[in-house]
Amino acid sequence: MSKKVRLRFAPSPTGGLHLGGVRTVLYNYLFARQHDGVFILRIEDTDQGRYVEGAEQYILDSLAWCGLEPDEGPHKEGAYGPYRQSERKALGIYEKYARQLVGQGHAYYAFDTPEELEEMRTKHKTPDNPSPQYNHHLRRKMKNSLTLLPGETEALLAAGTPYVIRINIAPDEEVGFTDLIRGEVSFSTSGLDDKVLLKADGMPTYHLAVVVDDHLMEISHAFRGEEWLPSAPVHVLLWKYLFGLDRMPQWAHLPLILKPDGNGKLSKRDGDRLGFPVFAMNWTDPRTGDPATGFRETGFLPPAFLNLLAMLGWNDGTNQELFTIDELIEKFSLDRVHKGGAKFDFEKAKWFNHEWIKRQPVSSYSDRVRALFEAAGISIPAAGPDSSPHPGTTVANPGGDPGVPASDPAAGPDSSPHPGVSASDSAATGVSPSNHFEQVLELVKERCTLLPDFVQQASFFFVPPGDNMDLSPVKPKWNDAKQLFFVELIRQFGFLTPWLAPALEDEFKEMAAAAAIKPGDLLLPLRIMLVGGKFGPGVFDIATLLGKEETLRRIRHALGLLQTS
RNA sequence: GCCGCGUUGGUCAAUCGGUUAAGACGCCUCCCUUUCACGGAGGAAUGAGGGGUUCGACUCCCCUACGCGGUACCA
Repeated sequence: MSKKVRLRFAPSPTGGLHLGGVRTVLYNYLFARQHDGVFILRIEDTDQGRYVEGAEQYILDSLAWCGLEPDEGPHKEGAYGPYRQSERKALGIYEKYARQLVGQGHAYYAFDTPEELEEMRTKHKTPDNPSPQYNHHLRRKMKNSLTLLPGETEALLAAGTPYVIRINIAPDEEVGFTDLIRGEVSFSTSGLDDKVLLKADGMPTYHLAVVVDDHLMEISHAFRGEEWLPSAPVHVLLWKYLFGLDRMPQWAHLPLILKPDGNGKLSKRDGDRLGFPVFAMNWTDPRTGDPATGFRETGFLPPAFLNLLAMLGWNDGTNQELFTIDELIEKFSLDRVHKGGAKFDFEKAKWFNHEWIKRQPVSSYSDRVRALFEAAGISIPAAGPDSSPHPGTTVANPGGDPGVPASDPAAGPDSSPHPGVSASDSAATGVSPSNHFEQVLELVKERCTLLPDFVQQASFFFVPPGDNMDLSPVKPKWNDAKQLFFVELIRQFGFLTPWLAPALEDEFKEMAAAAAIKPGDLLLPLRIMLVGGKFGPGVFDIATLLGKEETLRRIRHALGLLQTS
């Protein structure tokens, strides 16, 4: 019997979407796509105390940014809704099953107050048993429908006494199942406690909700973090009592993502401490005002983010590390997912992004980079490749939001290798009004790891170094011969057409030879005149994109500075 | 404490009884480049410990150690 493949990601809306959460989504998504299945988003908002306003929308937005959009969910109702557990509770869905369990003798009413529970725990606590459980042994001492006299339970219920429904776990049974990643796992019911299934406020706990909803939504495969493994036997039991083991989804408990130093689960705190993002996008807790930076705002590309996440606990057995989402869909397999947790390494994460910046067409992220420039107060002129671009005038940009709406298509990268600067190419296609900007990005992208690096690497194209250029490497060796050379260079370059790198270089070298100066002694000064410092791509490529007018203007300006000082 | 799951270089990791134990990140050296980067070549660095099983264990079994997770009317 092979049922339709249906998977779900079931977060609770309590905060930002963690790296590990995104990876869980990714594995769900890959598996669903691979099997022509359906990927569902279910919001597990059963804990009213921890509910955070805006968190659900944030999760939706994060998934959209990643390109991992669910086929069904609160935003996109399917045939299995509603998709929020609070709404499902209102329909009486969970209560019905809880009562059924009571009727079957697999669950019971418990009237213990929180204080009584606390008292029980402190009273029975011993060094050997630091956390006494409400189990087959202790429940006999508590106030529940198993210990109450006949009729008392009904009376309490009728009186409206607050109660919970607990699962009735019988001791000394083995409960096992086959985990898709770990193989056979089994537990003794003696170690289990009588978990609350239905809370006093009528909400189900995770334990009840997850099996009821997985059943009702016909989930075929359930992936979740390893922290759920200890409670899996409770879920298996519930499946057995309610719907039958043959209908239970196949479980896969994913390894944890660990902090880079020391041990333990990676937390937002670690990101703050070590200086890297842990959430998909920026997130500010509305209650505490506590901010957290996201991968998006740090300057990651969605395909890079997905790629690095995929490799945290999975590989295809070859040396390949760079995968498009389509390749991942094709090659992903649960049996190659690690059992052990993986420490998160931000350096490696950056490497992935660098690779993706290099191989994605710049047009896929130029909008985001443009917004970053704007946020830095640099407006990007829309200029054709052949007109000489005007240096941007610095414009104040109050409240510029670097977190731009990123619409990177999750599509794979352009497989054809992009040539470097090819003015003719983009001029010919002429589809974009911002060819010049994209040519600039193309020229500097190999030295950019994160999107904001583009601002640092390319702002000189739009803001002339002016009086801020660092002439210190040049000044000590400056002389009349060099001064003369550049004066002449301005003159000769003025005649040059077309204005292209190879021609510029030829002319430059010819003149250097004529002046009997080593080109090397002239190249660095020229670079600093144009760029303002010792960095950047090839100097003639820079001049090409700067355009003749601007190039000559910058040389002239620098000459003035050198003379007067 | 108890239960469960893990453990190959600093990190991600390949190996599914026989290899000089891959590859990548990071680090170091050199080359390319009259800047930075990219690229290329090379280097240092690994099977937690102890018992078995076997002709032969990183690989299978057991024990120990260590780590993590769980032990809530949180998920």
